[in-house]
Amino acid sequence: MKIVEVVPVTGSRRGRPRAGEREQRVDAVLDAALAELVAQGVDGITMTGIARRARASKETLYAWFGGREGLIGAVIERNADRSATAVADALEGGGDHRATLVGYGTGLLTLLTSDESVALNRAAMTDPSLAERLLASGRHRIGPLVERYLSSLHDAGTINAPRPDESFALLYGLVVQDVQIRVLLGERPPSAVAIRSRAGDAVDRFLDLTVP
Amino acid sequence: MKIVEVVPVTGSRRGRPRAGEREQRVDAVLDAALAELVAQGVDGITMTGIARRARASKETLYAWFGGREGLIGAVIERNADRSATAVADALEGGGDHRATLVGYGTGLLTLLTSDESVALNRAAMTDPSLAERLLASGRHRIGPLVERYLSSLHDAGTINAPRPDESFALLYGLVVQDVQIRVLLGERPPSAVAIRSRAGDAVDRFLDLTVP
DNA sequence: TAGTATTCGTACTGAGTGGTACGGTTGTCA
DNA sequence: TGACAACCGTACCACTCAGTACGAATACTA
Repeated sequence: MKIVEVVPVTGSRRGRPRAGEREQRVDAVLDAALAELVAQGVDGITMTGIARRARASKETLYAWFGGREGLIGAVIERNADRSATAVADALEGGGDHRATLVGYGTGLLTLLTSDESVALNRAAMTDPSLAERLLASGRHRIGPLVERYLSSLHDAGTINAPRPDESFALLYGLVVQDVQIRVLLGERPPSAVAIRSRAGDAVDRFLDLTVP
Repeated sequence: MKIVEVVPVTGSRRGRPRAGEREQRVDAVLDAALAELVAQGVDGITMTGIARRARASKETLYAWFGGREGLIGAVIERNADRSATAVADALEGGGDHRATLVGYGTGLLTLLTSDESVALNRAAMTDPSLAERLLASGRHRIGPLVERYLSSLHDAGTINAPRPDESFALLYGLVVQDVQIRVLLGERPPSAVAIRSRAGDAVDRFLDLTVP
């Protein structure tokens, strides 16, 4: 929600940009595209609308991103980057393993039910190449991080996870259940309290099923 | 896949229909719409294309379904009906409870990863009113069936499921994990063998977590 | 058999959108 | 300071598609 009201950091202006201004403007355009996506849905967004919200011209959008698909793809990639670093941070906290896992689960559910993630996943489902980018830059990058952590718990004798990929899938299923798909279909996302409670239950069950 | 090649049962023809012919033709149109949806995706389908495949005229489609949304909605509803009866049948088999649950899980995964279900879910995600119909005619009708079954197992002392809705969600998460969302994003669905094995594992874990 | 209801096939309209073109504006750089 | 690069704003084109219209064809019905 926080991005919807973002206005370009540097006021839009004709003429050659000041040095270093470009990156900020690219980011502002991506913010605008994401905000349009959240507000209108993938069918509702138009290049004109994004340009207007970003106070940029359509021609600039085409010059920077090649077209509609390139622009949405860039939004996906940027958000995947943010998610990946968030997960990496959560796992490298280095505290009690249950707390770490609950923190991860909470973050996962919060992310998956956020307006932005929902909008991007919906968009990706209408376009195979976007979907591939979403999987490649998201799940396929974040999964291994978690698997590595589970593997370290296994090596330390904390849990029994001889196949980290399967254990990751198990944890994911216990945490997410059918929440993501329901939110994607329009149900209201669970509250922060409900998410934390659900993550706690899920981790308890996970640890129950993987006692060494 | 079986529906893709379906041709209207009664050859299309101008003029007033024969008695009782209408229902078959409506079904043929719904088959055509679903086939187009599977083949082209929700963005690719057009009323013209559906009419051509069904050998019907656009005007007939508008007369019968009111428009694009009504037509897709009708497809969703028909498929939900079929799914609901399939689930009901699986649960009323009346054998060993583990086998019944594995049968349900297998059917669920097979359904959720089928071309038709994937196409309909993708379509629903682009349109709130379609999504609502999908949830109402699908999940919200099928969930209670399973919950009732779990409740009967609880009453019989077979499992410990004081809150059937939570137990249903748990079973769902264990069975489906992230398979549905990945298939929705374009990954290849698991094989029948993999599905059965996954359902077996999931039910074992479920029973493990719900010992009385 | 005449009349009517239902459907096909084709053509048409109107709206919306992706993408392109271009003149005007404003920083940057030599 | 003058040439140039990057960008805005607007207009424009080509295209697609939902929805409508209408005549022709065919089968029920009286």
